[in-house]
Amino acid sequence: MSTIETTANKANQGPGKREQTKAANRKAILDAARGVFAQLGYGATTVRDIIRGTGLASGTFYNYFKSKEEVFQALMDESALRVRPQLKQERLKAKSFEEFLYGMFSIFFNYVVEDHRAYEMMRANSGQIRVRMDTPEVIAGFDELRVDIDDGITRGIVPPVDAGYLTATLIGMAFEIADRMVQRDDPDPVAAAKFATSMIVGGINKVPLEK
Amino acid sequence: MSTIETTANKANQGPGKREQTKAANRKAILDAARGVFAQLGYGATTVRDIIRGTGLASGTFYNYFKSKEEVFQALMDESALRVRPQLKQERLKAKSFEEFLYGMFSIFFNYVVEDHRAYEMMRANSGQIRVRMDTPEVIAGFDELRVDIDDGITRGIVPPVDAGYLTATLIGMAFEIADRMVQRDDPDPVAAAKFATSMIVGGINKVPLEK
Amino acid sequence: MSTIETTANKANQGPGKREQTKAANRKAILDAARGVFAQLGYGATTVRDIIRGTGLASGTFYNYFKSKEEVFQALMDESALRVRPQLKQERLKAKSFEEFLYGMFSIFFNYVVEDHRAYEMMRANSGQIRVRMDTPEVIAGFDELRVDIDDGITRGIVPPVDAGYLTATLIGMAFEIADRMVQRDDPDPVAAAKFATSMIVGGINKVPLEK
Amino acid sequence: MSTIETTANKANQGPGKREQTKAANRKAILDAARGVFAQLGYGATTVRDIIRGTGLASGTFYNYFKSKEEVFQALMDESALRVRPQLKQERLKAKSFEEFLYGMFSIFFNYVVEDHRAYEMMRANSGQIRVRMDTPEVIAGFDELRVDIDDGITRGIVPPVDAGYLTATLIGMAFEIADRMVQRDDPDPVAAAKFATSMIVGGINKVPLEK
DNA sequence: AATGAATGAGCGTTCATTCAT
DNA sequence: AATGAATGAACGCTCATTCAT
Repeated sequence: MSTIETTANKANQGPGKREQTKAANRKAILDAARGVFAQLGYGATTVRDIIRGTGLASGTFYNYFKSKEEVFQALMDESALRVRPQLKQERLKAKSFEEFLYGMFSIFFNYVVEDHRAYEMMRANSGQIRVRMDTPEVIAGFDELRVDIDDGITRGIVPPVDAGYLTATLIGMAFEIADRMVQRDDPDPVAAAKFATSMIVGGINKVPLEK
Repeated sequence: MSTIETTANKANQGPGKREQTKAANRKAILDAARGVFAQLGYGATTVRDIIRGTGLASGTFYNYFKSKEEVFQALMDESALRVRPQLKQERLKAKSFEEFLYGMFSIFFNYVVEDHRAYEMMRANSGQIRVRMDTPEVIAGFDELRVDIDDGITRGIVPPVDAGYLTATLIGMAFEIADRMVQRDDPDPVAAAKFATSMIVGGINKVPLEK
Repeated sequence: MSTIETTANKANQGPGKREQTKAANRKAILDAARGVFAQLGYGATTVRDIIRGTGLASGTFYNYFKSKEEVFQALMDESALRVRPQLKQERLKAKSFEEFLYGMFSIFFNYVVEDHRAYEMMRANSGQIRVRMDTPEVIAGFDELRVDIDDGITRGIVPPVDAGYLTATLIGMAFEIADRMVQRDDPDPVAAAKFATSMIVGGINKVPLEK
Repeated sequence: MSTIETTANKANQGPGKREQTKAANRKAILDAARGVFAQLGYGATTVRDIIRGTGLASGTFYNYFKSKEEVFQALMDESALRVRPQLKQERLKAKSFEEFLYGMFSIFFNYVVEDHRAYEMMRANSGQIRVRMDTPEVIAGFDELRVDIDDGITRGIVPPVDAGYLTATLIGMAFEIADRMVQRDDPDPVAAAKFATSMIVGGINKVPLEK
């Protein structure tokens, strides 16, 4: 009897307590993992490091993720999922290739500045060796870009250049410029996006000059 | 008499058997390491994986290198040392910024095609995660590039754009385009170098079109 | 209602199965360690020797002790903790220096005979070399003895001799005589205690003669 | 012919050069070992530590000693061999048991003060645990003592007490008092010998009092 | 006899994962 | 579902000893 009452109370609280704690635990793990990965880098991070950051027991980790790799991917995907819809919307509303590019770069550089922490995770320093990592969701995001470029070429908006290399160029620039940007004292995503866009559109001679 | 001669000869005989095996062992370790790093990625590679790839005993590894990191750096430096002098020479003989760029990209893309194995090492797939690693020698190479660009700007050969972002652009493009290139059936470093150069020089509208 | 009771009972139920196994494992490790240390000596004993002596997995050792040294000290402390209270009580009830000495030696020699195994641990034969080891608890025991002697001198019960050398004499005799005693066919702690006591009290001429 | 001449030259130099270097190497190893054992303790010392202290190659060690244990014993025996003849002489000239004891203790305590280094080796500190080691030669020295005591009893010079326990008493006192003595600011072997002798001869009441 | 690289067993320890509670 | 102790493979590394030179 008392048991039923207790359950009823729980039921009134909105979503079942079970579901609530489950979500909370998942979040706790992800939050802890984000911090630890950023601090130690993927390779050096252990599952124990992650759970230590939550109040949970080590075994509990495995109720939520199958492995260290899985959390890491969940984390990356989370980032990508946040950015991808923005990118998609931007693409849809772009009226020219230049606008399209500028929109892309803006979103990415803004994301990098805002979500510094997650970004650092992709650029962890273990010892002397700088490492950069790309996960499937990130790669999927790039693939979308590729599709859009192909599409743009078909529709005559983008000149019919080597689409693979163009995608590569955009991605390479995006990551590498982002890296420099965040190391500067006062990161300016607008300037970065302008630089990148004008480089693609008109080459070095069209790039805004340094004041 | 003959004894004296023999002794004399001995002294001049070139490397003794000891030195020969030492050199051979060092090479064996480096070769094995190159393969394993390329296959498993730096993080996932263990010292034991490397020695397993040679016929040597586990302890022998430590006669040649203090750690996994040390072999890795030896390997990277080896590559960088091979490429950097070429790059330097190219820089010296370049008469315009365009020539300079084309020379750089050519050398790099040719290196990637020729020394596939070493390049893969810098771009290992460990599990699902793509990784790029930069060692001190590689970073030093980047710094040289940066210095050259600054120099070019001073001398009026390169437009006075944001030199950091320009360097980032060149490096990002080089790696990312190289990646696509080696995945193609018939990698063409000349085409890649032309693409990259013309993108920088005149932007997308000056890039050679697909046939 | 009944639920509440059950829960309450549970809380008071005594050690759960978990606690039981934990205690059992700890004991297993200590027992194994005692045996191995006695057999091989401290220096030659490895953590693996110890765990091999239990049915446990190698990693499990580290759930209980951080190192070989830590088990060893736990073992020594265990012994010392068993003997020290007895010694203390004896000290308190002793009415003369002779009684005090006799009490001390009795307890020690009895302990050695009874707890042969633990004593051997302090006097291990590793190879040809006989070794004696003193841990902090043991040393603390010695210090107590020293304090008592100083105290006895102050109170006029013990002649004002060099207290450090007197302590040294008692300790040296105790260990060395114990060694001989346990090698004899029928160890007689009473005889040993009488010998030691009378040697201290009256010198060789007061020592009971051999029959 | 020339060979003979060469040999002759060497022969004039005293012992053959071979024998000379052999002896020198042996000495070098022993000297190095003495220092290292004293510094690191027996357990922590490696063969490499020892040879590092000589100019020799690691393999050469094994031309002189079969193992680490063997050097250690050689070292201990060397000490014992230095002391034993002195003890023997003392024994022979002693006219009473008291003289005999005093002679023994004097020699031992003097040896300890003089040869601090070697003595520390027997009392190495590894971590928290004090260790004392006795080697066969040392034990042999003690056995001689035992024989002398038996002999003294037979000849009526020593009271017919338990000879084993008496020997144990002498040894225990000797080592333990020596230990305290060397820790004092100004070690006084004469005082220590007087203390020990009078303790044995007349018990605590005959021991010289502290000034 | 001397050398010093090679050997490989073994060490202490970590850690992802399992599983009884 | 949560717990956290148990597991044992694997790791990096050391070192006594061997052996080709």
